[in-house]
Amino acid sequence: MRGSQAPTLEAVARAAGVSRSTVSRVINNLPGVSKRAKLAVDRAIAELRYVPNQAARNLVTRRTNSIALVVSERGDRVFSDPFFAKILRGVYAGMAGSRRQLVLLMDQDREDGALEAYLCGGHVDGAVVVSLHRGDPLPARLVEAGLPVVLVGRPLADVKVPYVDSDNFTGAVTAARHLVSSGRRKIATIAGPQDMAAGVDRLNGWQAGMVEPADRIAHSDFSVEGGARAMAELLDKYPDIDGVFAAADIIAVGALRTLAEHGKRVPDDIALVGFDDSVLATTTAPQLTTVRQDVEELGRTTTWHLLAQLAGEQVLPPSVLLPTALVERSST
Amino acid sequence: MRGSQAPTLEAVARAAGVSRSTVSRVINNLPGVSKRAKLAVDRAIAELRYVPNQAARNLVTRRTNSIALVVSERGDRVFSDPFFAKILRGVYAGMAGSRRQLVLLMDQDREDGALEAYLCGGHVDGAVVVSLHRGDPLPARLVEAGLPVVLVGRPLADVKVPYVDSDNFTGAVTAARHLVSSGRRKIATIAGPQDMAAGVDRLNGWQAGMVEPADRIAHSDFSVEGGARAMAELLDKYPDIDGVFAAADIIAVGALRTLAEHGKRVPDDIALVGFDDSVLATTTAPQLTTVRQDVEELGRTTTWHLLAQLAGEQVLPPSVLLPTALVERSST
DNA sequence: CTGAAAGCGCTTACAG
DNA sequence: CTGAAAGCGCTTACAG
Repeated sequence: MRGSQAPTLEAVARAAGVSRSTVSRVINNLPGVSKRAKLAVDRAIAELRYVPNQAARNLVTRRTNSIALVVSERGDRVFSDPFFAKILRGVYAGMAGSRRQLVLLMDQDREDGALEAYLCGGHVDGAVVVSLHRGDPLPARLVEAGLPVVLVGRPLADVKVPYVDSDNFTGAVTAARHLVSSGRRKIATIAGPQDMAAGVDRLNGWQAGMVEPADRIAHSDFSVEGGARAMAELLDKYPDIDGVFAAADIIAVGALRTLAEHGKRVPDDIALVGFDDSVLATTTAPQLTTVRQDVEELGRTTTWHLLAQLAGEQVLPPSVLLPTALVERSST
Repeated sequence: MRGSQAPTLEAVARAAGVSRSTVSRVINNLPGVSKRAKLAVDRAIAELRYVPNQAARNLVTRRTNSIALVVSERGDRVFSDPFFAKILRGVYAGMAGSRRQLVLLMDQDREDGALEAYLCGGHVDGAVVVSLHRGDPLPARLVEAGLPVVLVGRPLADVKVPYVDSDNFTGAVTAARHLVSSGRRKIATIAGPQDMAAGVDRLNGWQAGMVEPADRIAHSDFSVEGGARAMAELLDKYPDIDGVFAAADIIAVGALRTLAEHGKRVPDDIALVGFDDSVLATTTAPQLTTVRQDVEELGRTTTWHLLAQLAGEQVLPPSVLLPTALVERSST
């Protein structure tokens, strides 16, 4: 990189007329440097446009000043769901001022064990792992290898890894109660993937919020197509439903499409509640009533948690649950 | 990282009964190692769960095995526009198999010069820079510092930096011709930001594709709100328009909202063409006729270009233009 | 407050 | 085909 003769610490020391130790102290803001020496060093650094070699630093300090964001999901899903964009934004915001860099890792690196090798190989100081599925051994392995890890989203397995999640359960309860209290009587749900806590918790919450038996259930992944399909399934099995809780806005978008195709009016014939309050919720017609979760905050809090861990803080809560809230729009 | 006693090359050498040099040769797949030695080394590596220390490697090879994706844009825009998600996906896909990692850098690091220092400080082997605005000195500086760089999107300044872009001009020509040939006579455009090539080229293309004087223009940034505002402006200044080319789907979404508020039917009263063919185009009602650009391919091609440069390939085209195409839906 | 020296864990000529 | 040795550019006790 940068020509062949990037200036070294040595060069700065010579130019400033001090030792390498002193230059190092100035660079790292260590105490015990005379004003005079510091001045000379600062000047030399500016003059030579000196930038410390990170590799040399990492080698000796055994830190990398970077953390990984591991998205345990296939690329096509990652990038079609606004959820990940917001997580990324939150993580990035959470790192601001930490002087650390973000390395992005995705599922495609997992095939040959490259991802685990990388993470355990001392290339990053810690990791935020998002979108974990049931039975994934990754977090346990990372922790075992001594890597500080914080998860976005509750893990379904009983692993001792701290996590930050939205209160999906309570959010779903609220959604169900909203449908009930607005007079809907035949309420169904399109549940999300049951191999993820978000899917499980929202289904449980919906059931807990219902008064009648809550057994009108169709399943979907977090995608428009899945939502469209699941909605068709519901209409087929329960032609008289008048309310639906979709476990994600992206699912609700698909459901809306199917409802339109079947000539069902929303909310007149069927009320629809989503989950997320993503950008999607306001681009649909009608705009979606939905359960708001602050996904960016989720990413930010998770990152803070990790950074605090790296800073050696001890009294960290083992996990954090962020509040959710109903946002009423035109679909109910 | 990883406990305190990660095994080193030295340990592997001892365990295998060979020298460090030989172990290094095996690890790096260099020729000139006997089958016997290689076997012993491989076994020792597996036994000790040895993972090479990247910092030490970087220090001596002067390579980092990572490249940067620099998004020269404020976070709030980056993460609300599907464009960046697709770019990221493309870049990531383009890196597959390169054994390199992706470091994400955003505008927030620019304030104190940290971003430039990082990039020029030998922390990455090269950079993909996206969303450049007019007059940004960054690419020139990076190139000057000897860092291989490829831009996503044509730079407006006359810098000698390779780039990959969609053929925005031709796409916009097609959009204008489509409106004209479908019988619209009072056609307007909502132009994108004129400090970016995408905005400039699409405006020029629209004008080139028109037959009558093309002067019904409102300006917007790439946002829903901007599009809504610009559409209101157009309706106010040119109440008789019957066709609009919006320079991006996200702008068209805002325009649709305003049109609905004003009781204008699409496409009956006013035909609307977007640009991008993003997910937004199919979640609106009516679905958008739009100009498709393959943003993921844009990211992928840019990354290939960079990797080829890093691999020392000489006959690289200085820039690449990817095709665009009209996708007809219900808004025209 | 300052400097000489050791050492972080690799790769790479060089000699055999 | 193999190994001894130098060196990459830093930080960090240690001695003064």
